[in-house]
Amino acid sequence: MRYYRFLSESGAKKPPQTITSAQIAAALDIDPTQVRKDFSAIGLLGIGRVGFEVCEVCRAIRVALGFDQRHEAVLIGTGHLGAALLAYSGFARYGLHIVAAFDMDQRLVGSKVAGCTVKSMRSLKPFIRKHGIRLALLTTPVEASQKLADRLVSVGVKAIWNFTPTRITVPPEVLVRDEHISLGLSVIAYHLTHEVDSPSS
Amino acid sequence: MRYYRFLSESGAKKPPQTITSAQIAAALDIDPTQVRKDFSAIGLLGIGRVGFEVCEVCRAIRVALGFDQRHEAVLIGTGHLGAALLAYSGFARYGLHIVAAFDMDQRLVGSKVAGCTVKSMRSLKPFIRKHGIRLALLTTPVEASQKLADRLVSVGVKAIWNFTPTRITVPPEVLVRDEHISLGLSVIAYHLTHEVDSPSS
DNA sequence: GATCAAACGTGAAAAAAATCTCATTAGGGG
DNA sequence: CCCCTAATGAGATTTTTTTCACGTTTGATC
Ligand SMILES: NC(=O)c1ccc[n+]([C@@H]2O[C@H](COP(=O)([O-])OP(=O)(O)OC[C@H]3O[C@@H](n4cnc5c(N)ncnc54)[C@H](O)[C@@H]3O)[C@@H](O)[C@H]2O)c1
Ligand SMILES: NC(=O)c1ccc[n+]([C@@H]2O[C@H](COP(=O)([O-])OP(=O)(O)OC[C@H]3O[C@@H](n4cnc5c(N)ncnc54)[C@H](O)[C@@H]3O)[C@@H](O)[C@H]2O)c1
Repeated sequence: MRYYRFLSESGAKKPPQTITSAQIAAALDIDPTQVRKDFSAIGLLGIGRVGFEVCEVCRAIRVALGFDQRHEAVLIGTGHLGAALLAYSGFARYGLHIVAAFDMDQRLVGSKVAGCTVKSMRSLKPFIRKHGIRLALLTTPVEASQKLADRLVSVGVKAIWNFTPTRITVPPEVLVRDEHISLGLSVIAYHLTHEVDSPSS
Repeated sequence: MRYYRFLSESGAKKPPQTITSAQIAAALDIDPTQVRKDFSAIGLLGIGRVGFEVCEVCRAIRVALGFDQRHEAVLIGTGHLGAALLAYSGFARYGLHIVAAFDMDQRLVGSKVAGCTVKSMRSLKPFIRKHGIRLALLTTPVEASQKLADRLVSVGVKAIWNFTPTRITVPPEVLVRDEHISLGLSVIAYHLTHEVDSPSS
């Protein structure tokens, strides 16, 4: 949820230690009731007149979403996007740790990308087995996605974070999260083309 | 919309030229009625017994979403993520063309990233003015986001594609599209932590 | 050409989500 | 110590989204 980001960064600045649902709602421009509903859904109760305790809420969200646990992941396809993700340090705050990177390209194997040595695809299976990896990030060309997904699933991966613009099919117990950049692009393209028509509202 | 991606790639393989709403619905696992509703919303009418003409639908979506027009954009922050985006060739299919890249780092200025020469931040304003740029991609550190956004807006940018994990505030006529990677991460973390609890359903 | 079935469009119904209202509770001020 | 304001939690209400159901159209079949 977006609550977590807002609270953890606003809490870091000045510690009022307590925040009201109306404040959160105003900052994220949503309805205050919505905030309270969501919070109570994960068993959070505010206290009248003061609101919610920031730390408490953060912790509850961390627990509810699983950010408090360590999730180890592998990255397949150490290309441009893969390198960017490897270099990104913001994942740790959500409990995600990319512990290995793999690539088919033999020229890349052995090289260091963002402090992570790229491994050969041959070592993928034993690595996942050995470390009990349950999450994989897919940043390969689209052609390879489905094949790699099948391979990952067969080795026991339980979730795939798919940055490839293709829909991949997996058994129902495996989660695929598609990071579709084109969806955002749609919104932008629409705005840019129709912006002149309706400047107001 | 996700329709476009599916149709354009499925249409490329084998040209049945015509597709039924049920087929689309099955592939994207949504309700067939939803497909028809969405299509009719952009003035698309299928014909009984045959369904929809693939090319026709693609074209209508392109027009409706503005993919048929050329959108020129600048990229601010030629770091890891910025380089990946510059290298990505998939934007052209949606009408997006990144025509220039900017960075504060003087060591980067002048160098070529993915065939695009990195420009100095000083030249940002004149460039946008001169070329009438209306879209900017933000891939800078979070600290700089708001300031850059203000600057971009003041020069006439109408939409900002924000890859930064911060909420930025802009005048209402300007569109900000946040590409929040952490949202996807939430879903994954949740699945991984609760997967063992409910293996079925 | 008459019939049949597949797929469409549309309006109603159901479900889900967002919003509003209000009684309740807890601090702050007199 | 009592009242008053501010903020909560929960139920009611409204709005939006999704789904269902049915009449109509259109190509295929006989
Ligand atoms: N770069 C972006 O900004 C961006 C944006 C959106 C989507 N994407 C998608 O992300 C994917 C990767 O993009 P990229 O720019 O990093 O491409 P890239 O070509 O830079 O990287 C792809 C990497 O995958 C490796 N690879 C190819 N086949 C493989 C296989 N079978 N097994 C293992 N590794 C393999 C290649 O050696 C290469 O290193 C693409 O599908 C692209 O559509 C990228
Ligand atoms: N790398 C990822 O996969 C990833 C994922 C999600 C979000 N993000 C976000 O994207 C942003 C960039 O990530 P990155 O990995 O590319 O970082 P990076 O440090 O590699 O790149 C940032 C670039 O911005 C430039 N820059 C800094 N301040 C600037 C300014 N005021 N004006 C112009 N340029 C400036 C820097 O010189 C640098 O080249 C960060 O906010 C990060 O949180 C990155």
